[in-house]
Amino acid sequence: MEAFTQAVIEIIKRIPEGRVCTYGRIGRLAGKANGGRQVAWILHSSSRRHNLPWHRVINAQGRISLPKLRGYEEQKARLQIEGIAFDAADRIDLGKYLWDGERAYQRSRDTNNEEPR
DNA sequence: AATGTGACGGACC
DNA sequence: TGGTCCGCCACAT
Repeated sequence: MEAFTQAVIEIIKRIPEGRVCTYGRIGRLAGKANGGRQVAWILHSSSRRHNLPWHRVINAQGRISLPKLRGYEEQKARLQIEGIAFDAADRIDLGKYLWDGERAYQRSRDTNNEEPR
């Protein structure tokens, strides 16, 4: 397996319950500036086998990218169960739920505060 | 080698 | 808010 793919998997595993991350951000954290499409492809082709919280990955517009009747409903349900809210247009407030891997790391280094909500 | 295709993203209008 | 366009990237034909 490629290093990038491995990194992507590890990062997705670290997304906390009740939070989400975007394809593009995951790609950057894994070391590729424009790896969004590749991140999506990795999930599309083999994610379920890695036991990943795949439902916590959404697009930069704060929306679920999965087509309706092809996973959309399931992903939305899983997120709602974790307490994530959708607005009238089925969008998620990234300012509130986005998990920033880097900031989370820094904060846990100096203080022992919990993740913001 | 050339072209098509996505669970993408950002810029623009 | 929404729609289009174009750049990106790896994989499939």
